[in-house]
Amino acid sequence: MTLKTQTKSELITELKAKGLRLTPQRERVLDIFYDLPNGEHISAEHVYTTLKQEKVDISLATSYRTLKLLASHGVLREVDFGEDTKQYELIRDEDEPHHHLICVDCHETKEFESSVIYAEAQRLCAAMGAELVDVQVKLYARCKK
Amino acid sequence: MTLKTQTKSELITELKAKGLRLTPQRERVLDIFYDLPNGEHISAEHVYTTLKQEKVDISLATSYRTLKLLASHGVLREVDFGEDTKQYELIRDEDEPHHHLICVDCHETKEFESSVIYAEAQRLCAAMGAELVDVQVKLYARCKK
DNA sequence: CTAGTTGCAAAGAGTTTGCAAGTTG
DNA sequence: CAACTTGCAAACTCTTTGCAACTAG
Repeated sequence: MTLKTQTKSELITELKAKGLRLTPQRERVLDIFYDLPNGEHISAEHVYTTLKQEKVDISLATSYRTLKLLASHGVLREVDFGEDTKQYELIRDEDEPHHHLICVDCHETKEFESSVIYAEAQRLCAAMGAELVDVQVKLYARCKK
Repeated sequence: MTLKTQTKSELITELKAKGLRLTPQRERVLDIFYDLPNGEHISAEHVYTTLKQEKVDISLATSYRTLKLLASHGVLREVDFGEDTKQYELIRDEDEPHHHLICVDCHETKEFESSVIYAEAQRLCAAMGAELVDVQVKLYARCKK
């Protein structure tokens, strides 16, 4: 189910091979994620309003459907920050997931990686007799503002 | 805002000192969390139906309000697993939060601790110029079934 | 007493879905 | 052209809220 990340055109080829169609809406949605800084996450609503601004024909329903579809094919990852909306980000590297620092005051988020955490996750997982699929770490903290 | 965990009666004293009233509903909600195995998490709906079964008079609205209230006072922690409902768990030890292993197949969850991760979280947080408040780690994995 | 709390039902927010019309391969 | 996809609006689910009645301290 999960795909390794690749260029946009490789991805499209692979999705087509699965029987999915490349509609203008889907292509624009992919563009948005490829243009996003590494690790940044957005909501269906955000995708919708961004594309609307760019005069792309898309409905909110399609935005929701597309994100869900891409997530189920391993292109996007659904991440949760206890906000009221689901967030999605492009999966760029299956092997070392990045994590999030979330300010409890201003709600700003920042991405980071840590091979220490990843190694520990592997170890713990093995110790509990399970096979690691993904690690998500959230550091709730207070930034200096 | 945050309280150190303690016995139920100490907690009640402290909440009263903040001007909160101890209603039968709130006391029963606290009971539920104190009876829960360490680290287990439940939803407002679950609290409501559990108490209803025990013939306690409570409404779903009060269940939601109480959980939110207790969370805002540092008694409960809101945790998210990308399910459709918010989950809450009793905060038992502020210094070393426990984490969750979630099976991507059967959705069963398992709690664990790791001082390695905690230490790394502290270090990373300091490096990014923020003050650590809470760490939440989720290992998505496949259990052996 | 009186400020805090409850229950109810209605309102909200986010997300999903049925269906007819439109497109992709 | 057949299967897939879209847009729209209605439906749904989870959660919050206004308000009048009630109650803990």
